[in-house]
This record gives sequence, C-alpha cells and structure tokens, in this order.
Amino acid sequence: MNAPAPLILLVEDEPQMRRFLRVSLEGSGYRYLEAATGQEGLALAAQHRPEAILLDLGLPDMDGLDLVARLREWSQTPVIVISARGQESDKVAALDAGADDYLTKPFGTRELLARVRVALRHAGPEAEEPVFVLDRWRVDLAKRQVLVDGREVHLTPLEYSLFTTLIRHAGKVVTHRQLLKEVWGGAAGAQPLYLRVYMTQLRHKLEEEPSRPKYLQTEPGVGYRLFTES
Amino acid sequence: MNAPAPLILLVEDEPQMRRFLRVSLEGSGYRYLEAATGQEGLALAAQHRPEAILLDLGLPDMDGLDLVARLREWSQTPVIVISARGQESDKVAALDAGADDYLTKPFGTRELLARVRVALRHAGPEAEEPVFVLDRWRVDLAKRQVLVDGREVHLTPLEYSLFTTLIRHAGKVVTHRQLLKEVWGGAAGAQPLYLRVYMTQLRHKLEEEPSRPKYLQTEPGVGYRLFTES
DNA sequence: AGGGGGTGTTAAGAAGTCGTTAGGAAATGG
DNA sequence: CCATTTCCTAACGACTTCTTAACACCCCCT
Repeated sequence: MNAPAPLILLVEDEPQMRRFLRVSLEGSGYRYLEAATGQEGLALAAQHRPEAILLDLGLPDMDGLDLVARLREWSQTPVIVISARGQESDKVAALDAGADDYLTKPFGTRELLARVRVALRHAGPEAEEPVFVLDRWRVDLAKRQVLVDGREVHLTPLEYSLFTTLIRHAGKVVTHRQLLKEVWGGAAGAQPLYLRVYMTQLRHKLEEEPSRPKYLQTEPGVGYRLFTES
Repeated sequence: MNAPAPLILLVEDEPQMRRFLRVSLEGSGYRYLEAATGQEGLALAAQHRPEAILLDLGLPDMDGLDLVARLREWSQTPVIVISARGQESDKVAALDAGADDYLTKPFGTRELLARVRVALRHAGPEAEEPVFVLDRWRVDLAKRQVLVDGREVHLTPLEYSLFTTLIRHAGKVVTHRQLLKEVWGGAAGAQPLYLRVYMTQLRHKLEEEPSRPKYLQTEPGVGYRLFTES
C-alpha cells in the first residue's frame, strides 16, 4: 500500500554539517546514506540508487563538479549542491555540470527540505503497478480491481480485504487468528465462523468449481492458504 | 535537424524587471512570451505551451501561488519563481505549491540563465495534449472546459475539482478520505455526505442515465472511481 | 457404525451506506 | 447593495454489506 520512504544520499565530509543534514532528513522520515568522500559517494550511488543526492562541494578527495559529471554518465538522479561559496560563477559551474539545485550556506532546514521535495518530485513517478496474477486471476492492488478471465468481479470490502491478505502471504498458510486480526482488526468479536462464510463467498466468486477449490484451500485445523502452483 | 529555440514565458508586471529578463533571454537566443498579469500568463501558457516559465510573485490580479496551482492542474512545465521576498517561508510555500526553483532579487543574469538551463533540462519530452477524452466526454484541463457530445456542460468549482480528481486517478478507486482531502482541502469538517451530493450532481450533468452510472461508479464502503474500460 | 469436531452452505434480519431532493446559508459578481 | 450562483445540511427511502443462525457435510476416531 505505502511505498518505502525515499532514499537520499549525503556526500559531506564535515561532521558538523553531516549531523545537521542527517537530523533534518531523518526528522522528515527519509531514509539516508552517508559518504564522506567523493569516491565513496559514487560507489554508494551506484550500489543503492538513491532517489536524490545532497552534495557538499569541497570534498577532500575529488572536485565536486567532477563527481556530478561522473554521476551523470549513467544516472539522472537529482543532485542538490550545497556550498559555502556563493559566487555566481560557482553556481553556474555547478548547475551546468549537471546539478539540479544550488544552496548556499547558511540555509534553513525548511528550505532544504522543500528543495528536496522538488528534487524528488522530478525524480519522476516511477510507480510500477503492483499487480498480482495467478492463472485466470488478475488483481490490480492499485485500482482495487479483480478480474477473472478478464471479466471484472466485484468484491465487498471484507471479501477484498480477506483476499488480499491471502495474496500478501501467497503460498503460505495463514492461521485463523491471523486472518481475523488482519481483516477484522485486532478488536474482539471476530469469530472463526466469519472466515467460513467469506471463504465460501470468495470461492463462489473466484473459483471455477467452488466446492472443489483449486486455489483458495483449507488447511484443516490451522487456517487457509492461497495455493500458487509449484 | 536543429530544433527551434526553447520558448520561455515571462509573467512579470514591473516594466523594468521585464526589460532586464527580456534582454537576458534574448541574448541567449531563447524565444519568449510576455504577460503582465496572472490571467494573461495562464492563457499564454495554455495557448503556446512554453518550455519554461519565469514567474514574478506579486502580480496585480492574482496570487502567484494560485497561478502555479492552476497551472499544475494540467501542465508540468517548469516554473522558476522570482521574488523580492527572501523569507524562508515564502520559498517553501512557492516550492510546495509546485514551483521548481526560487530566485530572490537581486540576482545575476548568469545565475538566472544557468537555472533556466536546468529547468529546460528537466522539461521532459513533448507533453501531450492536456485533454482527457472518454467516450462522449472531453475535458480540456487547461481551459477548464467539459464537453459532453460536443456540448459544453457547466460545472461548479467543487464539481470540477471532484471530477478532475477522479480523472487524475482514472480507473483507480479513490477513497472517500482521499477525495475529501484533495477536493475540500486537508482541513476538518469535510463529510462523506458532501461526496454523495456532488456525485449525484456530477452524474446528472455527465451521465446518460444518472441513476445507472456507467463511468462515475460507486465502490460501496470504499469510495468512487472513474471507470475506464479495463 | 455411530459420534464429534471442524468445515461448507444458505438465507434472513440487522446494520450501515448511498442516492436523491430541497431549502436555506454563504459566497460571488455586477 | 442586490441578484445570482454555489455550497452546506437534513431527511428518508433504497440498496448493499455484515452478522448471525441453522443445518448439511466430511473425515477421523473409537
């Protein structure tokens, strides 16, 4: 349902500034990586494919602009340059080297985060649709749509929730207790009887022979499972 | 072989600043358009599809942030905001409203041009017509115009917002919560009842058989969706 | 062969949600 | 300032979904 938090790479050698950036990003729920040198930064970028890069110029081992140029050989990841130098020529050089933004120290946390959001917005909506396909079934989790043989089948909220819970644990047995908890919520009152009723309904809507289920299988005394061949 | 020079739209009411920007852009070989008001700016943007927009806040007729929001309803064209106000909160507000960069006056020509180059770099491959077509419906997002069988149908602001929200998520189920948030704004007080009333109105204005909607479908207990045949 | 636990099936009432209408409040535009 | 449009709210019938109960079934065990 919810995508993981965007990953951001910090390339910064100064411990103090690094701490500041780390706290800012962490407080906003981003995942982050750190590199203290240009080499390390490039390696981490290649290895983890962050969704944005914060780059402080003035690294010990290589020129920041070279880093951007090297990165741009294979990646379009947005780069926000951070620098103490506010000269116009510095900004122009960095932006023309391939950086996407240029922030001059000192700057505020809120502006930094706003510019990070812009960068992430640019990173593009690379949202591949989570679609579960099994034999004649096609379940589009994003659209909340279930197709059987290309024909749409309507599921009620509980039916859909039960079905997607089984899909999430496809192939594995899910216990009665776990199903009741995930579908009906931890609250009390949920009875194993519900499962039998709704499994029946699901089978009638989805299985070819509801009385001889091929995929929505019972694991007697334990729970149910969605059988995925082999 | 060689594409025409990128087209840039200036939205600026101050004659002096306009002259400065014009000279800067012209000297770099860009084509440009000028607008002195927000209304004119929106119209020109819709008509000529510039590849980037330079927007001065503090226009006479409308708030600059509203202009960005209106533009973002149908276009992803990069917007560089220019402002005399350097407050961090101003920058954050503009960037979060959809702007891509924020320049505080005074600024140098070379930095401006460098940031324009960044913006043009971002400007992706040819945006398609900002028109949504489905069966007998034709919605021009730029003109805010809805046609049914070629006949214009008038929608109130809320109706239009609700409709375009469904269009933006065409095919997907949009939950009550999400619709209320996107159409009525995150603020409190929005009730699911609103949705029922406005969906009824939309169906009467847009559907052939309002009581048997073909496209504006209800997903009981979950939300609504704009049905686009699989 | 006869229980008995767990399971499948069906149906009907209860609970909740939705569609529709209309009228008054609020905002808009001249 | 008034006319018009738009928005909010309440009420109620119609519909969908959920819960619950009753009963049939099947396999295993003694």
